[in-house]
Amino acid sequence: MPRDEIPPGTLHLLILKTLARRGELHGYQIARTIQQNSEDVLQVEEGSLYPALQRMLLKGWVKAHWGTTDENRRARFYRLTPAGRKQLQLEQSQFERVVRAITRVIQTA
Amino acid sequence: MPRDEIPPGTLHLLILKTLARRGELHGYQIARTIQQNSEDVLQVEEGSLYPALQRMLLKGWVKAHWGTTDENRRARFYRLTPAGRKQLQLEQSQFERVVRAITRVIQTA
DNA sequence: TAGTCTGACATAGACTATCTATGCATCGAT
DNA sequence: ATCGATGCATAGATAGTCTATGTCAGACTA
Repeated sequence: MPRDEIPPGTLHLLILKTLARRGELHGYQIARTIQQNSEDVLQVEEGSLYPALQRMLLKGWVKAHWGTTDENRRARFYRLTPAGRKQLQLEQSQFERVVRAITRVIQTA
Repeated sequence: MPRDEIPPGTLHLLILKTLARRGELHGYQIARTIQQNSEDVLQVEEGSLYPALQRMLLKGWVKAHWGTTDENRRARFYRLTPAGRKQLQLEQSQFERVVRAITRVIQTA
């Protein structure tokens, strides 16, 4: 029951932000980058990552093209669209707003 | 899509914390207290609240008894059990841990 | 050259927990 | 007499995560 990590709704935000900072990345890189930046607290499962990327493609927040990695492997590279940037700002401010609200409830003595 | 408020998984925490501070409350009071303490950012829908309280009863985190309110209305009053207190600590530290992690990802320049 | 590990993508199904909508009932005030 | 606020409750829709599984290819090792 203790919904282990990555609260539903925040994965998009994490991906958007990672792409915004790093430019163009493929799926596997995105997952590992998030994991590293969170100091191994957040583990992005592949079964969550790829569906999320599909959703984001459909929404037009990211674009993708096939290419090859440094190690000569085939991979799909993603980058933000302008709509994705807008969405990032929206989701980030929503996240902060909600976290502040929850924190108020928790800390109100 | 923009999952409006109250991220899945945090409602229990909000309820537990509210009961821990206020002692004994009925459902409606819990909802309004959370809403007020969050400065109207978090809106606890009744369709979320009552199922959540049911779950918490089953888990043994709260106990309930029927009574009457100040305004002479029938209502069900809830209070924390010791197990509920433990759960509160657990969920609160998990929440803080995850939020810190997400914040790291978001803020990593 | 066979076998294993890791990188990389993808989907199906289970599960959890929220929201919407609806219903019922009572009290107090207009 | 009606209406708004109080108060509880459930059914169904929805969304998004996780688990499990499968595929394929390059790289390293025995």
